Amino acid sequence: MSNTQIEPSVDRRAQILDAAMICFAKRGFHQASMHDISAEAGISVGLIYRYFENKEDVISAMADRHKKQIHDLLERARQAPTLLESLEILFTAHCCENAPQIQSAFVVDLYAEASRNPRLANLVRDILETAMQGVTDLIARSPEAQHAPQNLTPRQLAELIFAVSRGMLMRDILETERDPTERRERQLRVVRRLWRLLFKPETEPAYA
Amino acid sequence: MSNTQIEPSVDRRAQILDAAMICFAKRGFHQASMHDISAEAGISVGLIYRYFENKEDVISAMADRHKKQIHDLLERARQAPTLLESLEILFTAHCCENAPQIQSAFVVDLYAEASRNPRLANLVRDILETAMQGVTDLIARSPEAQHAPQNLTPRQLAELIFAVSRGMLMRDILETERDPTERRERQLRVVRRLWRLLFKPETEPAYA
Amino acid sequence: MSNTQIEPSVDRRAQILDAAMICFAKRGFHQASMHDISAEAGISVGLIYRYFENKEDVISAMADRHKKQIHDLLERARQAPTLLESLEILFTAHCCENAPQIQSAFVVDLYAEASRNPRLANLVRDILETAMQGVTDLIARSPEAQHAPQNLTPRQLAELIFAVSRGMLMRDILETERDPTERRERQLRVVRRLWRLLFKPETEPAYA
Amino acid sequence: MSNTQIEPSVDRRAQILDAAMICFAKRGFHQASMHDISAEAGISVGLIYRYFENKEDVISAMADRHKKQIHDLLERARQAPTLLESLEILFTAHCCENAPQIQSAFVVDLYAEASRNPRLANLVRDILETAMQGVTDLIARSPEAQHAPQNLTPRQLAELIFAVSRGMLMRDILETERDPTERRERQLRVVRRLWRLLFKPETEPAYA
DNA sequence: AATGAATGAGGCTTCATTCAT
DNA sequence: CATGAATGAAGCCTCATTCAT
Repeated sequence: MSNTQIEPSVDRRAQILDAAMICFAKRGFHQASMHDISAEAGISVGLIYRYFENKEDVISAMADRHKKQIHDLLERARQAPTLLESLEILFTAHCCENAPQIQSAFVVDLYAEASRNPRLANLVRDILETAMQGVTDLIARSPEAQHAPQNLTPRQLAELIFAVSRGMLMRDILETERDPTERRERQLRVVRRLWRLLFKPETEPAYA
Repeated sequence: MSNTQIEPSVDRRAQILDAAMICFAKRGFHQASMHDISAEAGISVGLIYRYFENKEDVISAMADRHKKQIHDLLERARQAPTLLESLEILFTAHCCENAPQIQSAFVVDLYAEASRNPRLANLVRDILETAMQGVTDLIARSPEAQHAPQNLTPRQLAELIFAVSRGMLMRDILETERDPTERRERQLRVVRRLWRLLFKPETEPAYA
Repeated sequence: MSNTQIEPSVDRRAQILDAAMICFAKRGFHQASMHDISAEAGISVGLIYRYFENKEDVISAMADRHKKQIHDLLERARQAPTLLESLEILFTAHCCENAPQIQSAFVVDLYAEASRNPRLANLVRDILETAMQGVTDLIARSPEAQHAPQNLTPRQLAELIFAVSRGMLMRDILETERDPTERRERQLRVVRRLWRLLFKPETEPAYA
Repeated sequence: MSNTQIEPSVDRRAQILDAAMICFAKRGFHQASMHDISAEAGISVGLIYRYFENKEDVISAMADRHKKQIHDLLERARQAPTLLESLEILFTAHCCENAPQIQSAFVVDLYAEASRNPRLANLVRDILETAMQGVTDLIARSPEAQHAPQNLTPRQLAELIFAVSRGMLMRDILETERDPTERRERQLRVVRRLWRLLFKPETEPAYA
């Protein structure tokens, strides 16, 4: 009757989601079989169904977990002293925690799937909207962004920043051979310059 | 037996690819069945196998065709008088031809699939590299880009531009409800400002 | 383009239904697997799904076919010169055509399934109602039934007759060991007396 | 540890059988899962296996209990002053105890299952034989049945009576919508007339 | 005695692919 | 060239049963 009776299931869910993440990233949502997932998790197929209603539910749950991770990340980003540091926190996150381009493949698959599954589309839209609003607020509150170039609004700046980030994430998928860290580093060099361009127009010249 | 039959296979292939594009966009590569495609094309299932070895071959062929379309587009872009006009041509292309976000779903699926299928990854990488090099050249040759902000190289500028474009394409997927034309217009307003920021640093102030 | 292109599928359907009847009678609707049916029919599992949407559809189709058989039977019964002969035709039918108690098990299963599947219940109710109305009419038109005992209406007489018939059908299920023909004969001796009792009250005495 | 625990298994068994009866009637033997039964009984799945070897054993036990109930019923029927009253007791029994057509569905399922499960067939045959013999004896001893019409023997009369009863029970299954009590009443009106016809041939005319 | 997590075989169904016509 | 009937492997999911706690 203590909450240790509830926790195991939480762990099981997490364990299954971890396995599913690996399988989905490796083969895609629909190519990964429930058997693949169970094998990856080291459990039987049937057990998955004690914790998830069906395959779609696993996908949704993973999107849900993704949402929470994004939420936490946003919280951490909010506590950075400057806007640029916040952005740095936000956009270096996914290269560290899990495998590097596993996340990329997963996210792209998530969007692909969302284009056909309205329920999932809502979830992803919700995640994105939360994150976007968070960054929009960060920008609006930041002194660096008071004189944004081209009269871009905080929201537009956020859209731009997210678009670049998503776009680079898609790019990752094609760069399987190179060293992921180095690749990320190169990407960061570019986006950092964009951020500076957007938020510190005066510091642009040669000594960048 | 007339010479109009010399290359019916070209038309058939195109017809099948058109149908496949619709099906793939609607349901995804693996969710779309060969029967779906044959029905959409108004032919029998078996006939598809006269023109394509198997399902994967259809996907590859579609990527191939995509490559040619991109190639043509690049050619057209190259003939624009200014860099900004070239970019405009490049990034307004996909909203016209077919349905608006059909293309988006297809491209995202293409990347998702590429993350597991090395052959496809090569193809997509090849497409991207060609387009990217084309734009890099455009930038390098363009007088507007001689004093790029933040010391960004032409290649880096191209990467940035493509990333934004891909990122917005992913965004499209989530915006199923709104008017596609209006959505595109809003996106264009933002990217145009970015381009101006990148290539006309002097024209940034309030009177933009 | 001739109707020979339609017929094969009719045959296939019949072939599958024949196999299904055997399997269902042997193991019951839910215990008979689609594989059992395909094996009995000598075809592959997948082929069943070209002719039936799913398992339930096979059951419905069988009920449908049963309905048609009953219909034909009723037609034949209508042409008999006397009421008693009509009844004889009606209630000796199922022991002849196919295997003897296969039919019994199937019908009992059909009712059992109907108790949970409203769609099927409607179908069976429809079959029963048609048959019942047919017999009610036969009785109403028959001179023998003008002075029915106990003031039983034609409809009530029909209900009674059908009830006995169904009840004996259930009984069949338990009598697997004995000779089916002999069993039927014994049943017939009893029901014939009932019929005479109902329709020829005067002829009851010792010389029956 | 008190002596009230000496036979908790009897109660448990009854509790499980009650739950099983509800589930079996609602979904059928094979469609009702052990989990359904445990949920209906408010216990865990595993516990069922403490009291029954397996699912088939539950079915057998239920048939066994059914047998005892029939036995008791027969005892009560035997004590009625007249044959017709005995019959009335026998054939109004199942409409009272539990839900009305729950019993019907269960019995029909029982026969359906018996057609494939010889052990169960024996059990059901045994039940039926006991009841049938009981009624045969009642008839043989009854003064009303000394001059049975059509020279029907007591055994044949019993068969007829049971057949009608079983047949009406099957009919019940299709009549889910109407008021059960009213339906039973209508059925009784018909069978009562049959009984009178069989046992009081003289009282048949208009003043019935 | 009681629980319910865990197993894994097996059922229904789909679908890429083949091939006789 | 074209059809679509046919195959059978494979996927999702359920469920009777077991067993550690």
